[in-house]
Amino acid sequence: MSDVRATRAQARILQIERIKSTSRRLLAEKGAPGLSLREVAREMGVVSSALYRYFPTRDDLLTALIVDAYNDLGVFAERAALRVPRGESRRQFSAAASAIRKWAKTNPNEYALLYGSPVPGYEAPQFTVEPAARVALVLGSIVADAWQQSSAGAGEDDDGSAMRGLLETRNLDEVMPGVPESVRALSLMVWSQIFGCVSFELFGHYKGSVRNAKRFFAFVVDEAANLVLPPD
Amino acid sequence: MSDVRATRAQARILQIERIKSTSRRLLAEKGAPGLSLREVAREMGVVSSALYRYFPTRDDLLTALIVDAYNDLGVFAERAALRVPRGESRRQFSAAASAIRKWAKTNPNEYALLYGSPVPGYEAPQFTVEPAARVALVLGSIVADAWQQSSAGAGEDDDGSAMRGLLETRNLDEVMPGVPESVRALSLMVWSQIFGCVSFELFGHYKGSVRNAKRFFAFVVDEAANLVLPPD
DNA sequence: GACATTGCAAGAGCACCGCTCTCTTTTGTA
DNA sequence: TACAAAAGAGAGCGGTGCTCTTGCAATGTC
Repeated sequence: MSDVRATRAQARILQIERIKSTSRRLLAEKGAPGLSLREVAREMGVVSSALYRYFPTRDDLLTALIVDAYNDLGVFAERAALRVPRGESRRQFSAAASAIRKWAKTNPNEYALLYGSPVPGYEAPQFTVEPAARVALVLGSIVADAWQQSSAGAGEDDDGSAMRGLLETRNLDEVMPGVPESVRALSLMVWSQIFGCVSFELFGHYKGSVRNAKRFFAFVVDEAANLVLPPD
Repeated sequence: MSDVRATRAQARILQIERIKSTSRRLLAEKGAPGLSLREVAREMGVVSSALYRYFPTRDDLLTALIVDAYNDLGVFAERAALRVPRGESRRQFSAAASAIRKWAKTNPNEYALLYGSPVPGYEAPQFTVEPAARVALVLGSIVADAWQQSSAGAGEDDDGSAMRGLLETRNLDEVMPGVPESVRALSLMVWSQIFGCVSFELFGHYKGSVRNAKRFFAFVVDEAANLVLPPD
């Protein structure tokens, strides 16, 4: 039975995937702090020490889940933006933002894992940075595309003096080329503004002040678009 | 020694205060998830079961810390705003916002406890909402004062139609009387915008894009003020 | 002032956790 | 086929939140 059965490497990948999907299910049910390796093992019908063959520590498992969640959210926003025709940047922007909110409400515990309190002493490994940037890149690209297709933006680089040293230009030059420095700064602001709004809604801070959260979010996104999209 | 010693009720209050201050210290060192009743007890030279006389559960202790932290942040922002003369609403606004950021950077673990992921299944008790609203009230009052002293705002209540049902007018009428509905909505947006910015900085999401966090925050606050303060 | 009541700390114990170690079985390869 | 690597089982360590019982001391009452 050597050709029918999966080879060891394949079995390993498969087992890792099973561990992660079981963890994801329990994460959705009980949240990140309540996720226990022993329960994952129990759920899989395996002894807890067996999991340490695949994830040397609980934090490593959590990191793997974080990376997957970042990518999941990333593709979800990407697809939402791609679904509206190129050129309609305002609708693209709104679609991407709505996708972010929808994903957050569908996966609240994974959202909290990404954008809630980081575990103290937990330093995000380097390989989480790229998937984490994916969502931000969606919004940034929409803004950059809009500015490239617009006629504005060429003559007003004098704001660069007031912005000197404010941002990490090295990275932003790649993502948002040809976009005025002030718009870049506004884009970063708007990025955290959208996630701040989603977090406040999800974490219950709007209770007692916002009645219709969905409409309020649409209002916020509209204001945000006014700040970062070039004038018609 | 009956008159020298504290009475039972006083001793109880004192012990509660000692538990909370020890917890606060450990919280600052190790963060909320790592705060253990047993360690608090150990630190106090007392057996762990003794603490259950004062806090029936770990969550109750955390709730007490949350209430204290909300109040602490609240008075910190209030005092910062009061330190600038009445009438200079823009400087008041900036002072309050800077105080929020400063408090967050000074007490990162308590900030994460307030504005990070809520414990799943943890429903904030009713008596936490008033202290929680305290910081928001500081910002809201500054905006409301500015609009009351300004001449604008009376004629443009036609936006009320587009905003109908968006906000909880009952509460906001008390805090921000005479402020146009659209400005109220913008104020809520700006509120979460400021905290979103602080959270992103504190939780490491700006790494790789924002170089000077303090200046970037000042930029964000300035943009926020443009949105909610009446034109000169 | 004697006494019952109450509040409190101590300590043992339960079920759970992350993690380590040893041992046995299975698997792929030289 | 012999051997090394990989994987699971199981026991165990120190930690956690929380409960229960026990003994003691302060309190309020007759």
